[in-house]
Amino acid sequence: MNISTRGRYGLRALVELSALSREGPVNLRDLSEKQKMSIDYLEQIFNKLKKAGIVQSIRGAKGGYVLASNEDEITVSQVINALDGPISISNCYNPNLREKSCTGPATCVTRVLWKGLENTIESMLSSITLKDLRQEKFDFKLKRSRKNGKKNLLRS
Amino acid sequence: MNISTRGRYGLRALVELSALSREGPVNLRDLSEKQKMSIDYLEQIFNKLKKAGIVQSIRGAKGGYVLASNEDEITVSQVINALDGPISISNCYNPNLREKSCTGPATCVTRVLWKGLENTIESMLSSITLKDLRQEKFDFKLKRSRKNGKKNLLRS
DNA sequence: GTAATCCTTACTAACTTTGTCAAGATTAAT
DNA sequence: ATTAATCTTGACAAAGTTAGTAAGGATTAC
Repeated sequence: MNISTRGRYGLRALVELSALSREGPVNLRDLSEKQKMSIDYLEQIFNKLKKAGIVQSIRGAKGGYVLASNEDEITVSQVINALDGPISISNCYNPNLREKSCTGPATCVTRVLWKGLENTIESMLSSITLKDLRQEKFDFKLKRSRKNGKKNLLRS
Repeated sequence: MNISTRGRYGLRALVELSALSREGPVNLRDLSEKQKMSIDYLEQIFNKLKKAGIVQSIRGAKGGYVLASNEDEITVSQVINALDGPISISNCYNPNLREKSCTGPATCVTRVLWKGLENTIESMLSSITLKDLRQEKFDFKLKRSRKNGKKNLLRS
């Protein structure tokens, strides 16, 4: 999988931006000072966020960035997608990589597992918005059902 | 995060082993042929699985590996842990890495998110066993509750 | 004793991540 | 118009990780 610093930094910066940008555009220098990130790196990140339509930029002096939509309409999933690409646990069927391809979708049982896990993560991250984060109001619970009805204790 | 080929190969090999090892120990050459993996790589993998107490080895001619416990007592989580280390999405507080540490647990909101995600993944993976995989009988459902009561549509 | 197996360690090429750097383009304020 | 503040773009490099190969050794069944 791939939630890298780029994704995480970007998300943090956006939460900060979400809190600050009522007053108008926020420039990267301020963000970088508040969040202790390098401006250069933030520039890369906001470039991607802009291309993904998550923020808007205002150029020139007194410029900066604002959210392109409401803070409760921007999900963590969108942000991570923009910065790190789609969440993917197993790309064992991509013939371009060094990784030997597995025995194929029809016979490789574990593919179903990884795909299910990807979907679950995606669901979780799509359900949490910048506003949730800013207000620290979010929460997830997992309910599992197993066909054989057996239960395992969940570890730590 | 880090579910790598090592983890995935290992899991696949274990499911295969689980199916075959009723008859006695299974050697790596057979496993490697069945699953199209290199023996050398499998050796690395099974070494770790052995150290983690997931398989037992029988040395010498006619030797091989068997599961160290019942197939329904070995979880995916254990396997991934043994091969790839603990699941960790954000290690932004590890001072050894180049990654700049975030503003700290007390103030960095997104940490809570990543920690929650880690826990959820861990729970899911702890609840699925080799037997589930072998029989392809597993399934997960996610139930979310949000304190503000608002709902987002889940995107594909 | 020999062949089949596991055991251990070392290594390396490919790839990814995490930034840094430098030279622009645009705009507000004066 | 000039200047300073900002975003824009693309190149690059050091650090780190992953995926796999290789080689030789130890143990055991026969």
